[in-house]
Amino acid sequence: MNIDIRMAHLFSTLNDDQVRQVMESSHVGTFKDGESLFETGDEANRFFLVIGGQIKLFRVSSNGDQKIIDIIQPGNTFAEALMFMEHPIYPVSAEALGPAKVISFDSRRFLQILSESFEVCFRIMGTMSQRLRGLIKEIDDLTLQSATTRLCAMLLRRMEEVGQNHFTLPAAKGVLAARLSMKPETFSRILQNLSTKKILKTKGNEIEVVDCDLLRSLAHLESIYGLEPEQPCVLNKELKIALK
Amino acid sequence: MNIDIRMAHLFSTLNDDQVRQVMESSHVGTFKDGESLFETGDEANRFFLVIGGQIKLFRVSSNGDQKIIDIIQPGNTFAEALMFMEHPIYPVSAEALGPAKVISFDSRRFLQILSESFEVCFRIMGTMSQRLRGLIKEIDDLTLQSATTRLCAMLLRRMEEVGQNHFTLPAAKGVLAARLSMKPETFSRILQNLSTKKILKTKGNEIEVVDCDLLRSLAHLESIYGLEPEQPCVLNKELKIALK
DNA sequence: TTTACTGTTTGACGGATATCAAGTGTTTTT
DNA sequence: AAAAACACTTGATATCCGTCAAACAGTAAA
Repeated sequence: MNIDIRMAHLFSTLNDDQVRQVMESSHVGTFKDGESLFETGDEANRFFLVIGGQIKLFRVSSNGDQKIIDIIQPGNTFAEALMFMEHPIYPVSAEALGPAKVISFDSRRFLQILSESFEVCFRIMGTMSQRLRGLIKEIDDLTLQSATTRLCAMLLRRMEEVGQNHFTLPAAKGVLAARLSMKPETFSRILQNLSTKKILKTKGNEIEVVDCDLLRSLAHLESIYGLEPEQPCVLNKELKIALK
Repeated sequence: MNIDIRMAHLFSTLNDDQVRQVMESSHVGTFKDGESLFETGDEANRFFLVIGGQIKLFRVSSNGDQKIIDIIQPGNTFAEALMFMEHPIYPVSAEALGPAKVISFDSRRFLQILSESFEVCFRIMGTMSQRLRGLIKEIDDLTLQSATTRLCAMLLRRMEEVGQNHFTLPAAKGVLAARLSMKPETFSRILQNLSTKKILKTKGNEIEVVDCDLLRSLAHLESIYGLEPEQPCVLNKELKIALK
């Protein structure tokens, strides 16, 4: 098997020798749907690169349901930030979403390489910086918005990603619901509501957005860059009516 | 004015020459209560060290209310992660909570120093790593927990911080409410409820915890390390009854 | 095909929290 | 000291969302 780990941003500036060093400590793992990579609280001396499938990062609450923190796509690394902690411990659990393939690396070994290359250092700092930004956005979504808003924002993001007003949901509805911190029932009801209001059409996991503008308003998508975070968005009241 | 910026973790390993370099680009600012340091979306080519008072980091939603992301205490730096982004833009707004004093530094200048010292690099990566962990914890609190749980956890944290079952709230109740993502009314009602149940006594901003164990149960403080994130916590039902 | 099994939908219901509105202090200003 | 401003409390009401339970569909297994 020949995988060039340089496809990952984190490794992209490594030279051949460094790649060899990193690979020495690497370990390829294949996981079935639902299989666990590690659990919250486990000692964290390895980090990961997804090369196939998806990996779900989540936390479990005391009442048993889980909040999905992130879904890692192929080509991306995760848990690499832990290597800078004294007693590294995974703050989340990870398991495969469908069959998945990952490579894991020894953190200590990679730290050695880091301590030889400023370029790699800066790269990892960049990655962490982006991740921080992502989490702040996440908190935003969770607190300042309703379930409907969150779902609409997700649909809109997906739509722009695909470039079509007709697309397939990127995962099972139950999984998406968890990702958006709501129950499957709620997820279902909101979709049905949007359907009734002629904002979109659904058929299984196929979504067709009909009233794109209204959807956008419902999501009131201020980006993370917060272009006009102030203006109180006059639409709010009208929208409440629009949704009966 | 003689401030040794080495009190900040981030700068702690700088030598005299490096400190001099950093200070060259620094700028001391004094802010009155509510005064703004920067807003969401502003270009971010400086980062900050709080040397007095508190700085509130927050985001404003379209309906006008704000979610407080963090309250930065003296001795701590913030916004330093942005310097690794191509087009650095503050993802949050910052303003003084009460009178405050901060030093700001030029990001580019600091990057130069970074590119000369692995030690400083590793230190900043450690800081970012901790911040990531903190944000994940934050998401946890926000999604997996009720308002009561969040408030209890906060009280408990404060109690352990002070080492006394009698302490003063670290900020105005309204501010704390925003920090915990709830309305001031809700905050007030929960405190009153805990009072009625003889769990604590309040007098203005003074809190005296009476039933420490019950408070702890209400907060069911699984730490971020998630020692037993699985076990469904038998207390839940009893506690519901305890709170009527 | 029949039978499970799992994921999704639908309905009835309840509870937690936001909203709106008014009232009470407390601090600041004049 | 009086007035104004602000922060907090309290009550009534609305609403969103979670819970529980049952029906339904699609898929895999027997």
